[in-house]
Amino acid sequence: MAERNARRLTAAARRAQLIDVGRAVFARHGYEATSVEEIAESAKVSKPIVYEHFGGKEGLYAVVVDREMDYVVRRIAEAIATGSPRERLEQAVLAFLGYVKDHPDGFAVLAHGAPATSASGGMSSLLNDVAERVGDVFTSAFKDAGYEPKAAPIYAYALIGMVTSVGQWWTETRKPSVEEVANHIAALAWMGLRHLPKQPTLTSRR
Amino acid sequence: MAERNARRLTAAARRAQLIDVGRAVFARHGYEATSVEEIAESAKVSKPIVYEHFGGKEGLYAVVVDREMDYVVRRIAEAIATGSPRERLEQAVLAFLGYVKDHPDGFAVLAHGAPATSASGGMSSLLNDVAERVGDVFTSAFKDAGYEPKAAPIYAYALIGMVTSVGQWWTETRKPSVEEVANHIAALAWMGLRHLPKQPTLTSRR
DNA sequence: TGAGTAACTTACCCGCCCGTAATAACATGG
DNA sequence: CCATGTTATTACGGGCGGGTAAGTTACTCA
Repeated sequence: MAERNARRLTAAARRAQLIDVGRAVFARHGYEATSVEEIAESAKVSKPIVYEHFGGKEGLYAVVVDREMDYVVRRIAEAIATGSPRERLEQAVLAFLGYVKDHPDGFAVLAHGAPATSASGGMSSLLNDVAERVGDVFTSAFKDAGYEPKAAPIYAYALIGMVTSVGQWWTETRKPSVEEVANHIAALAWMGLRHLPKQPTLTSRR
Repeated sequence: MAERNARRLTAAARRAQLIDVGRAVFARHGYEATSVEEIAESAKVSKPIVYEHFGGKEGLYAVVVDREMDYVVRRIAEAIATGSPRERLEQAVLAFLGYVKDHPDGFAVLAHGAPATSASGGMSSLLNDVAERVGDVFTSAFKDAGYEPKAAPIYAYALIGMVTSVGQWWTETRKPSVEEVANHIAALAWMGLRHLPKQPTLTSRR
């Protein structure tokens, strides 16, 4: 086992590299418009390697999506673990926008949606899975507060839609810092347009 | 000019039919995964006709998108023509959700986004164009109200994201009426989670 | 009725892209 | 230095889908 030549990686290393490269390419062109050749070429490798590791385009895509979903859900779950409802909201928004900033490719993949999986419409964006989990949180919170639990999904999807849409816009401009953007979104969601502060700030420590 | 046989339409009629059919197919599979053959077959016509009328897949898609954009923007513009800020917000949400209900295929096309036009990322969803127009409205309103106009796009994208995301969810469940959903969204956007009413209603007449 | 035109079809080319079979380069242990 | 397993490549089959050329059917009007 001499010094590792640039070419010829171990199976695990190559696999990891392909996931990274695949995520980047999928992020640029979307699932359909991405060819396995482009991924292979982008990884300085020939096609069959991709097939050996993932069985095909769909396999690689599934792994990329799965990992990204796991990551973003964990990141948000940590953010809303403690604090008052308002603080949790703020931290959730901040966590999501932080994810958008730190992992733009992953966010693009999740936001662009799936390979139109066979039967029926099915929702486009993968973030709906996230939305459903958020919906569960809202449902129980609504019950405790005496609200109609049937309306919980509406608010869950509304919140997810807010951060997703703004996140996509932010990846293009990158102008105000994510913290500043998070301030505005959290203010909108918590106070509403009616009581919008001129200079919103988070209430949470940190 | 006898009674029109089912086959053999006039150029204008065929063109109109192809736009309808194309919108439906694009809505189901997205741009990339849609083949011209499928559109032609779905319209009981052979491929070259599509090419004669629109020059190709992209041409038809462009026409479909353009018409849909025009329609939805006009519909929203009418809704926010008059009233207090709050009433305008409520009517805008209601108008958008009404569009989602009445034109699910058009909404799906707009929500799913574009053919990943060549160079650069570019935003996926076509609704960003709508968002920009909304942003203009917000910018001037913000100036008048003494708010930071730089933050206007944030709120514009947040609002668009809300209704888009909820709209997508609604097309799947179709459970609460659009009016009811609009009540909730408008309440969230105007009052915020802080002062959420138990049973939200619109303030507007009608 | 027959020329002329508008609507439409069949048949094809070509390139791309998924997926695979056969094979080669490299490493490592005996 | 050869045996064995692992990593990678070249080369190809097959199919689909965009786009076009040439020919065909129906409809109109003098």
